[in-house]
Amino acid sequence: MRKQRHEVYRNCPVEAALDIVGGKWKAILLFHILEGTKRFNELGRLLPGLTQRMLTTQLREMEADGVIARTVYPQVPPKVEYSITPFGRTLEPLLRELALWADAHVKPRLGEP
Amino acid sequence: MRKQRHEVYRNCPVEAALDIVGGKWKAILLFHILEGTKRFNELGRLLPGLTQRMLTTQLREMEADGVIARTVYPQVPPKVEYSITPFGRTLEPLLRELALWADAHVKPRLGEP
DNA sequence: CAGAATCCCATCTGATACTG
DNA sequence: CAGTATCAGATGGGATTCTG
Repeated sequence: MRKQRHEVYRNCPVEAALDIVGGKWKAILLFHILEGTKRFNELGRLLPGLTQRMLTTQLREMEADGVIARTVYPQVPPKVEYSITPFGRTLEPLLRELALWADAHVKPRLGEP
Repeated sequence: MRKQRHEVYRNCPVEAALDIVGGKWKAILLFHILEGTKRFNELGRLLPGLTQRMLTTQLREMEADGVIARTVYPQVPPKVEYSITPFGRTLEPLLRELALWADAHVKPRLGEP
């Protein structure tokens, strides 16, 4: 689903949107970050089953897409915070629609992790 | 992104939603089918660059997900029509939100194919 | 017309181990 | 704490050829 950053735009805009939200963990990560700034391991704890490697790459891609911001506090031990950007905020209606649909039509099995 | 039909539900519902809409061509195919029943090659003509193989697999998956219906007319030459199901219709608000966001925020490059 | 069958490679993801 | 590095397996998507 992810391509070289500009192949994305060569196709239709809808595809670019899915590219931003469609990653394996991106939507769920965004839900959490939309609620408030989160630290790296905090996100990790929220998503059991998500490896550090995946967490890193998904966050990095979203940062590159400009939907989240990464703030490093130069201290020991290190502290890094991830927050939503104004651009990321524009995804809120879409994400809400996504959650609405999911809750209404997929629910049968489990609640949100 | 696609897994064994029940691994999907083991995770969160949002993931299942993305699984239905997130395929490379699914969203765009759904937009077209939502507008009205379409034949196989008709869809193919609407999406230049989409191979028959991809068209087939994406349609089959969406059929399995219950969002579209496949109707075969037993005649020569064959005629197969794809239409939206009531369940598929429930995706309309989400798809609309998707298109809205995409048009508003990705537009810079190209119009919809 | 509407596909099925193969082949094949580029990613994506996951598991594991190591580090400033 | 917040990553990086490496490796291996699974998946996705495309090209091509064949057919009822």
